[in-house]
Amino acid sequence: MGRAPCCDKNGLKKGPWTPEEDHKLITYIQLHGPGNWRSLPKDAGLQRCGKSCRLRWTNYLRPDIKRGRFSFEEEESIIQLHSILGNKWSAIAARLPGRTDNEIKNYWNTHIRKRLLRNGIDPVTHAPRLDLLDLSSILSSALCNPSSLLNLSTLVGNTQALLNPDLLRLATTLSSLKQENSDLFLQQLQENQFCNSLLQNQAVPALSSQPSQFENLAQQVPACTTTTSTAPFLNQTTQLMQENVEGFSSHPTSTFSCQNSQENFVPSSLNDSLVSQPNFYCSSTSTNPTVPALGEFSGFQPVNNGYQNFSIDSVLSTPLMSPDPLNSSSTHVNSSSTEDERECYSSFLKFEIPESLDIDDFL
DNA sequence: AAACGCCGCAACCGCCGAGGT
DNA sequence: AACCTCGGCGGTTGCGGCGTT
Repeated sequence: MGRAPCCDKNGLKKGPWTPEEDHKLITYIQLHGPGNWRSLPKDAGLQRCGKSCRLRWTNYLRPDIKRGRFSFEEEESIIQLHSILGNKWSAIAARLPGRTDNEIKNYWNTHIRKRLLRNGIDPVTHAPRLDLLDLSSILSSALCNPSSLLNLSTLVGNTQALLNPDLLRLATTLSSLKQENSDLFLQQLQENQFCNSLLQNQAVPALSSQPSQFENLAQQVPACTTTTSTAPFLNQTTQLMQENVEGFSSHPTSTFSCQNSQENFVPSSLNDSLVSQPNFYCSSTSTNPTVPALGEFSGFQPVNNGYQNFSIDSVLSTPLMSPDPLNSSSTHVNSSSTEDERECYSSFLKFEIPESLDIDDFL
């Protein structure tokens, strides 16, 4: 019944492969081809488990494996594919010729994942870290909606460990002011243009796409709050909010700052037809030929469930993401690119995190 | 120069689905 | 139908190299 065991694990070698073992394995496979891993070690004269031989071949010895650092295009593809496929490394590797799932997995865990985290992007969902990003919309909501069910104090308490201390202090101050003198505070807010502007512009969405509007908004605040003690704090809040969105607004495709504050959670950059279809990910914005066309992902569901509000465009290729075509043919990072350049390249994912914020706390 | 810590990557581990017996 | 192995996959580990103190 059944097959014989794959191999007797007793007496089989483990650990790093020697050049002699590699040579034996290569020679055998060149003669007989890969496969039948069960009998291969014995036939090839290797004291290894068949599984170990298969891994050594598929991950290292295969002649079509591309060695060396990942290019911009490859990294771009990995990010795109991961946003669609999740940790399906083999599926990602299948779309990156010459790269193994193990290699991609390692590269993701050691480079891309850390960079995304550093830039405030959740590497699992590919969405911006809401705990870092969304305070601006929280504040605007709390300030402009007196009947809001949002309890700012509770919120501040709950997020105390996560937020930038400066923002946290402002939020706390605003909360106390709101409680202490809520009538006057809200009256002043409602009477001035601050809230009107926020409402008209939907506050944060406008910030990312039209920073000048936010600058105007910031200028309006002192004029409309000079009679209250909240003015300095609103100014500070506005400034901090502005700082937090500058990173977004510096690039036209950085749309995900909008979605978190829009009530309908529909990315402004996605039209209705795309939103209605789950397979909208691989848009024509992809500039990388290794990235499959839209239809190839039919059947895949977004991995960022719960983050449908997140604009996929922001993780897909953009003109900024792709390097200049003139340079893209030799964009291997080890030779011509540095981590700084990659930081620049990945700035499309970046929103400003204050230097004082220890990102390690979020890892 | 030695000790220490960090990082990257090759390799292993354990699980699962498919398929053979 | 039940049992078993194979092949594949994702997660994890451990070692060697490198940089810092």
